[in-house]
Amino acid sequence: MEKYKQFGFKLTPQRLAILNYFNGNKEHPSADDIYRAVSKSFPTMSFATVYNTLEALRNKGNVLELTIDPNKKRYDPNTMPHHHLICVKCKRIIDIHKEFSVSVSEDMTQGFDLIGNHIEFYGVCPKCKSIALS
Amino acid sequence: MEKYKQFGFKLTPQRLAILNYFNGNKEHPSADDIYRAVSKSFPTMSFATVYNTLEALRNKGNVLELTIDPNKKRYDPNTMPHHHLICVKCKRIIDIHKEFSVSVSEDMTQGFDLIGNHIEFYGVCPKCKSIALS
DNA sequence: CTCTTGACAAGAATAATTCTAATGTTATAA
DNA sequence: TTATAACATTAGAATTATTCTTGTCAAGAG
Repeated sequence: MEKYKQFGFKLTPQRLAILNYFNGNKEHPSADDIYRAVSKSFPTMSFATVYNTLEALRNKGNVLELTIDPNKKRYDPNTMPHHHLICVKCKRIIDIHKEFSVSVSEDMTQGFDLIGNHIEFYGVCPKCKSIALS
Repeated sequence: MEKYKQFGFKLTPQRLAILNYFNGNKEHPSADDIYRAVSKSFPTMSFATVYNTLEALRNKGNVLELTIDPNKKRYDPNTMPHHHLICVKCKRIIDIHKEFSVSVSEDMTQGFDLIGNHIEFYGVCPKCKSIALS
């Protein structure tokens, strides 16, 4: 049976391992993080598979690509609308689950159709604060 | 006279050209955009100079590095606090000058010290809307 | 004039990501 | 059961943005 037709997504062991790694993950991992984690159980895992899977998941709307980190893309398996708080030192990202009303008047949007928004909060995490002291 | 000591920044012709290109620029250009534009008047311009100048300006707080575009960094010479509206199709970025009150409660910040925030609005620009119709 | 400092240019090096081509897997149709 | 079609996987090459290295240059200080 084409059991994956429901998803349009074949559930291979590699993909399951990636999904499993994502499940409940709040770390906003990079492709490299995912590659390294999943390589433990699948030593032949390749980056192509990681990126292919990420793109498939992204098309299905099951993962978000974050452009928060200047060096690399991060991925967020939590697709509920939420915002992020980023440590400017270690780049750790935590979720902010709260609705903000940030309406913009027509004359500011210059004819754009608005789709959504995302707030990035910047700060220093407890760990980096304590390092700064020493 | 070390006329640049005021800035800690030597005003060379190349840098002036970059600053000139930035002046009043609302396009949020990439390093490549800058390189191409300034190359017209300085054919020997190198990327090293572009990136060095950008880093110097960034350290002086005269330019912001935007991590909005997944493919490359964009630079914003407008350092007044403001937000951005991004066309999800062509990646054009326009400024949103408005203050929003987006306060977050202590229990959401997990011990982070908050520094600031930045809102990204997503939408479709008029040009891309009209292309979509055809 | 000479020395020091910082800037410039060219290209090499790096890092993240995407692409390519060959091979492997699986589910169904014959 | 076997062949086939469709899709996944892999390794590595290619690409792209950025950073680094090295040698050269120019301006100002002494």
